[in-house]
Amino acid sequence: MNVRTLCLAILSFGDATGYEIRKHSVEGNFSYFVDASFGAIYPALNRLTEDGLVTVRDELQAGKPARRVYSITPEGRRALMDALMQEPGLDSFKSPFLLVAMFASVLPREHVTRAIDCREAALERTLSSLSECLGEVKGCGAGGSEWILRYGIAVHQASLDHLRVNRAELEAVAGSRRVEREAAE
Amino acid sequence: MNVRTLCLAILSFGDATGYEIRKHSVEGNFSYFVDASFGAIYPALNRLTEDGLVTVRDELQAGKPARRVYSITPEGRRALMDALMQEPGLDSFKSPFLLVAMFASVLPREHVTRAIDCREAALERTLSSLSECLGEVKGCGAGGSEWILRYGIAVHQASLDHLRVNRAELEAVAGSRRVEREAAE
DNA sequence: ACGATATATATCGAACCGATATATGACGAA
DNA sequence: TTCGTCATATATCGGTTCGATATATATCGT
Repeated sequence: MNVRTLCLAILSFGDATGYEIRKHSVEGNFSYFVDASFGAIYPALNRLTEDGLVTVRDELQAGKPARRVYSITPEGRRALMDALMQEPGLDSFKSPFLLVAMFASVLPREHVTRAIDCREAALERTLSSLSECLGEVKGCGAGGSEWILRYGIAVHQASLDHLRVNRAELEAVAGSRRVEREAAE
Repeated sequence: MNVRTLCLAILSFGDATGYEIRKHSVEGNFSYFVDASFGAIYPALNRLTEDGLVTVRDELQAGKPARRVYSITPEGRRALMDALMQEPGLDSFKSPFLLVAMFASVLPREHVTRAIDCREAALERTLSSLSECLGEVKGCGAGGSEWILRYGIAVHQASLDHLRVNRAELEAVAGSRRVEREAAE
């Protein structure tokens, strides 16, 4: 999934600034399955503008920096549809927490516990945010958006449930190789 | 999570070639929560070698290309521990399938159905692979590895279950805006 | 002979990240 | 009053990573 397609997708719902596009990819309906940095969004928007898939207009606003508002063109809509008609590639998932969990036996127990706590909190925040988006989208005929939000809620809830039920086991593993290592040294 | 840390982590379990490191990140215990391309692994290994965190020896083998086998140094082990002692950052998750699902209403039903089928197949493959890894790891005292494999199985199973139970709804959404669009044109 | 697969190494240009910079304003704490 | 934080905004940089490609050797099937 490239950032050009993501920008087109977000703009297909309505005009937006680069900042707002980034915001959509961090909060809102898209947020749990996409991400893109400013460092990628602005160059992508520039390329899309050069290619005629997007137009941009400047808006001055008192008291704030000027806004550059991007709009998708009909050609941009066609390009988005083309991209969506490709066979979707594989999910990408990377988790620093799980790398830490894998090495729990050689890490201090407090560190592992803290990592688990952070993860629980992060999952709770995500679930809260997805539920909020679902509340706004429900009944608006936005079937696809509603479906992916329910999917996200189900998966993150399962993740949180498993973590809570099984955290004690991970904590029991934590530090279990410490004594051995110290004795060997 | 950067590729240097990932290489150190994989090498901490035993010496490996660049090819094998890539293989570990695509199959095996690590596979569902990490990924790295050859384009990233080889430069990372070179930097790790320059920095003294890893050593490399050449092995000739009849009938095959020569192997460059990398080993982690004691300094490399310390660097790995340091990295693991940092607070883990957020998960990264990107899903082209979910982008397609979000736009299901403007996509042909057959395309959406195919995308769902591919996703089911991919989830089944992942579950099968994780279960296999779990069978090999069980009882070996590799507590952290066992824990993350069980976590991965739980989450991917929940994902597959939800997909199977709710695919009909997504299929019902698919193409639902087609008639409207054609009428408007 | 060619393509696919496996074991291996390596690199390239394009894309992306994370950090940083800049601008304006509001608000709260020292 | 100043500073830090937060929010709305734009933009860019150097380093990292990706995806494609190339190379080498061997085996197998069409």
